[in-house]
Amino acid sequence: MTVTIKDVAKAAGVAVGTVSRVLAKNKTVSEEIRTRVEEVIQQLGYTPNSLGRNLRLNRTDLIGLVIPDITNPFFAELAKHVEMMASAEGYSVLLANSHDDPAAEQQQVQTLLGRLPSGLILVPVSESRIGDLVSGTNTVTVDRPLKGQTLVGVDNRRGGYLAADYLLSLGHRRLGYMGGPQILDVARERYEGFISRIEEFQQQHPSRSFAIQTVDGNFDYRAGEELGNRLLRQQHPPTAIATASDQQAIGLMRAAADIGLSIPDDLSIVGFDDIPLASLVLPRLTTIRQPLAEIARIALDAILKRSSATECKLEPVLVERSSTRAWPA
Amino acid sequence: MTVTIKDVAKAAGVAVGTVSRVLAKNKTVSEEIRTRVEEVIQQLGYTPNSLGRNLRLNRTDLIGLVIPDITNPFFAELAKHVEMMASAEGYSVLLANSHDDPAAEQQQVQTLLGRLPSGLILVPVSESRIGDLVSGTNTVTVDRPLKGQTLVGVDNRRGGYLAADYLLSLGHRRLGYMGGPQILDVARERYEGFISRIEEFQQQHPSRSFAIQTVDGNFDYRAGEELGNRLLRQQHPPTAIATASDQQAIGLMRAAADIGLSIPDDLSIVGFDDIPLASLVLPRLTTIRQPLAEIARIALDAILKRSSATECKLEPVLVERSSTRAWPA
DNA sequence: TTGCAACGATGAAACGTTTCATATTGACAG
DNA sequence: CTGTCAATATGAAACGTTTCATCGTTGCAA
Repeated sequence: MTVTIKDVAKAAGVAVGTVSRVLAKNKTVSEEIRTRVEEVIQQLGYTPNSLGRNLRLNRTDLIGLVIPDITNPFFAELAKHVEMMASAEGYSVLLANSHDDPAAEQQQVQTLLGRLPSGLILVPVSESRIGDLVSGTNTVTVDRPLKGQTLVGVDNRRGGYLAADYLLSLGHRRLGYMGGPQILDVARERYEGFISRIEEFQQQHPSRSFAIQTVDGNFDYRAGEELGNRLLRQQHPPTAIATASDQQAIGLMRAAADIGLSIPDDLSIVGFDDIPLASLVLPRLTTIRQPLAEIARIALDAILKRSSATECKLEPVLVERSSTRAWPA
Repeated sequence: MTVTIKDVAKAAGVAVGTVSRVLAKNKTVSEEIRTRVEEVIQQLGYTPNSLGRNLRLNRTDLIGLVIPDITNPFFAELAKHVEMMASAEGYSVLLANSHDDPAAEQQQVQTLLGRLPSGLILVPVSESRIGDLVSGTNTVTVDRPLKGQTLVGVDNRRGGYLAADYLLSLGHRRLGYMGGPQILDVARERYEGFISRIEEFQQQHPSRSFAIQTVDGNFDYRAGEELGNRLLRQQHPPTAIATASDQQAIGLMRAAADIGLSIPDDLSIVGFDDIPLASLVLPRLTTIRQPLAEIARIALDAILKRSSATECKLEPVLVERSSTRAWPA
């Protein structure tokens, strides 16, 4: 039998409510009784039962986190930041994977909501149909939008723009773009940003000869390798490629190595996200960094109602490493 | 105001207990009332409050998972499997990172236990001093031991043994071993297994010339690269190296590439774990696979009291890929 | 008719808290 | 001595369930 607040009260010869007030560090309790109760607590090894507490207060101090796949370094990083910050504030994190499957997502969100978390941080599946499920709940969406929910993420257009701008400034004129799944707004926006800078450039320099090729597919390593082969195994391959994820970029590196292209001498690559592996791969990957810690921070603040932002687009930043190089004119 | 079971009861004109029995799909309720109640539930959009339920039943259907770092692919994979299996059984996962810091670990375990999870799955920090904290709770330890708690993991000695055996069988006679932090039993055991096969071999072939060099450090990419440089930049470097983690192995690959060694022609490498990246890196990494899905399964079974194993060492398996090659005599 | 199973439904207790309206006390001013 | 006030402690209610002992009906056998 575990010891309850009632036992403490009896043992200390006080009322239950008094013990509660002692625990709450409330001022209105005499020094004498406070120490007596604290002794008894120590003695009996009493530890408050959170279930009773939760019921009474109608709160759980839980934060639900639903992501496509914890195995994806990007989401793992997100989870890490969310967990760190949440636990620093006394919250715990309920983790669930949706495996990019709408049905699984719905299921996961449903059971997580059933646990009455203080809030839900969600990276929705592309064709997510859980809009009404989460409507009315304290939900924040990260990375991908969901109608009616507040979104925090990077400015993807800007990210794509930065990548194009950088490659152009290096003198590259035969460009490739490796996009993510085009159902995802994230993927489309990055692409649009990339293209917009290109068009801008072409208008400024109408005479320049210019080429651009595009492919798209999943965000993962394997897709990067496949799409890379498509881009590289042809007559006049690009001299520089921007990708929609670091994982793609790393896959692309392999494809290039297979063909015998050396990076950055024969091919410049710029990734997206800046996952930990990006700075460890050889050559170190130039990439568009998503400020994940900041994203997590803002998402959490929104959940905890410290901010009332309804949408928050953060500035991505170009991280120059050694997978890119100027292209001689 | 959210709708409670009382509201449903009133609206359906029945007792609260009856509604409860309808929800429990108990047999002892007449068809007529069952449908009536179900209609009302539908109508009011009633959804049972788990807090009340938790208190009454004294159970949470939560599983605590405390790991060093979700960002580590190995633990991410573990977390994924645990989460999948747990949620398939109606449990949710509470995630916490210890960052390999004993103090943080203690803190995390404490708050997680405070939430009264049905069980705790723990990868303890090396100098963990939380033995008494978890003693008496339903805890299972994965990968690393904790006195008095049931452990499930791979047979690390066997893993090391397999690696050595394989490299010897390929004809390598100048071997290197890259170990993990020697405070960790895991790391020591792998090393011992490796060495034991070597000694065995030397006794069988006392005449053969033979060399073996050892270094150790952290499990991560960076350590792999550094240690790799130590092993490779010398007079007579090994022709084959076994590592204590795939991350180390991948770091080692980079070090080798830097030096201009080609894998597997100049150097064979065998990793440990078989993280997803192992089969994606070029060349694909030969490695000692940990059956993580099985580990997760068994840990969960132990937590859910379906098994009463007090220790469970699983058989690692050698996965042959293309980072290893026979060495000409 | 009586008795008695069998079945369904009821009401209340219990789970462990927190909080709020009271009650008790002592001190102190009038 | 009375009245007031502040300071503390008390007891009970409430949070939303589940369960268990109880009760009321029926139907049926004796």
